[in-house]
Amino acid sequence: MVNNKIPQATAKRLPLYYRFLNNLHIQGKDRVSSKELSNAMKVDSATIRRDFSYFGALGKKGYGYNVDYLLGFFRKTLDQDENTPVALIGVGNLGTAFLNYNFTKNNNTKIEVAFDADPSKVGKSIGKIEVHHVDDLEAHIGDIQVAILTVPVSEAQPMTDRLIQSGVKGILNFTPARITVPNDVRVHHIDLAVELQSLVYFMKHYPLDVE
Amino acid sequence: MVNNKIPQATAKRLPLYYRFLNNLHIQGKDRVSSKELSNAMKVDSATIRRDFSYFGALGKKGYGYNVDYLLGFFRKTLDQDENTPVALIGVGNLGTAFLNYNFTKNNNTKIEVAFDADPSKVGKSIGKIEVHHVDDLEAHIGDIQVAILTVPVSEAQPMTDRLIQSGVKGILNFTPARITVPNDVRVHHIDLAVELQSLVYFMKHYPLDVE
DNA sequence: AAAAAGTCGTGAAATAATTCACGAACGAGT
DNA sequence: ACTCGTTCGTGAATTATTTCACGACTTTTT
Ligand SMILES: NC(=O)c1ccc[n+]([C@@H]2O[C@H](COP(=O)([O-])OP(=O)(O)OC[C@H]3O[C@@H](n4cnc5c(N)ncnc54)[C@H](O)[C@@H]3O)[C@@H](O)[C@H]2O)c1
Ligand SMILES: NC(=O)c1ccc[n+]([C@@H]2O[C@H](COP(=O)([O-])OP(=O)(O)OC[C@H]3O[C@@H](n4cnc5c(N)ncnc54)[C@H](O)[C@@H]3O)[C@@H](O)[C@H]2O)c1
Repeated sequence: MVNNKIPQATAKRLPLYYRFLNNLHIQGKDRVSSKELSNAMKVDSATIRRDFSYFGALGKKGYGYNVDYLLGFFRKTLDQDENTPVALIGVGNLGTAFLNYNFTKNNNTKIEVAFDADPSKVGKSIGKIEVHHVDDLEAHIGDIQVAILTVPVSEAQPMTDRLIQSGVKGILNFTPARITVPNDVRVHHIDLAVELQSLVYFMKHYPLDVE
Repeated sequence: MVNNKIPQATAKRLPLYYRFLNNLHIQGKDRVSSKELSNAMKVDSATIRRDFSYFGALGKKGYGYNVDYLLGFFRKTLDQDENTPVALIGVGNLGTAFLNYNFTKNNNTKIEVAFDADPSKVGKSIGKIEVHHVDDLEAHIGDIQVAILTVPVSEAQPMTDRLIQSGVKGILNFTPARITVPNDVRVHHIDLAVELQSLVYFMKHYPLDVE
């Protein structure tokens, strides 16, 4: 279960590899080289080979990788067979978009339940997911361990504390707040305003640069 | 203009620093230490000092940093005085959320124009931004250089090519497609499905880990 | 006025990640 | 069966980033 041999940079690329291999599989391709993968995913081919090599020798020299074998391997590694339920907190602009989309393509994660504080949203269903009042969080969250946080920034820390109280161990945080959590809880921040500004900064200050 | 002395990792944190300093300024705080910044932004204090030091000696030993001075400095560095117009392509779930939000808080970026291929969306205004038909892209995009791409994955590459034809130099790409661009165009991928899966992977395989 | 406490800026060390480059192995063609 | 071209896996080099740790200087306290 503990797998600290895999560099974090590699771990972040695994879902990308998985999705791309799945697409190749659907297209009926049975063989692929690190060079082809590199062109398609914009990751250096040596990096791809190095990443794969942490899991052992998955390819054949002079041939490349067998798509089905590799896909099966990553399916197990990423636990794609067991589903991971997710809770969404804050059914506003972003939350609604996520509910409608719901990450179901090539994916083992699914939003199972949503919460909002606004009575006019409670009781509705969006993308087949029912919206509960956030006061009933504890009653409906069950043992879900993953939460997507799309509440106003002022609610971010209080809601985080409550989620952790309910047993949540991972939060995908879209608010600009840098939330504080115990160190057995993992938070990934996706700060869209920062991403946009940072793109602009790079455009102005790193002309002709490579990605 | 060219500023290749600044490490990329540092550059990515600059907008975060700017926003946080702006909040301190609004709160009327006039002094801050790297330690306080570290607690609030969850970035190691030595990293913060190192980041700042690329721009010169901005602080005072034994005192910390003057909030207004630092803020003014970052405002210039991040060109916060000049506005950067942005085009949004694809007014679906995500695109609508972005239009409603529109990045206007503490921010010099603003979506000025939106495009969609669906006639039922064209002509409407969302968050005060008018939606044009994508066929009229060239007529309405003007000299906007930054685009947010929220179209279906199959449209990602064709739309990218067309945007570049129109002079776009930076794309914030929310589609799962790894788009191909000339090397004077910068692309930042935000792959939400990958982010969610990667969070789950880290939760399962790196227990008790630090962020 | 002197001592104590605080904090920056940074050289150097440590850690992390990427990239080069090549030997070994394999497949395909003749 | 042999040769040629391909592609992996990886040691070593390189590059990037973070972190330690301390001297220098400022502010605060007594
Ligand atoms: N929409 C964007 O494009 C965008 C971009 C960058 C950052 N963000 C950030 O993402 C977050 C959500 O943005 P949004 O545009 O969806 O906001 P929004 O205001 O549209 O949605 C927030 C929702 O949370 C609900 N809510 C409020 N308090 C709550 C609570 N205690 N518990 C549960 N629900 C609660 C509100 O009723 C509302 O439905 C914000 O923090 C925002 O800063 C959004
Ligand atoms: N919504 C999410 O939560 C989510 C999560 C992960 C990834 N994504 C990705 O983001 C992208 C957008 O997602 P969405 O949920 O907003 O999709 P969507 O289908 O709701 O929106 C896509 C919009 O693009 C428009 N469109 C189609 N072709 C176009 C063209 N050529 N030019 C301009 N507009 C065009 C459609 O009319 C539609 O309004 C997709 O690629 C999706 O895979 C979305």
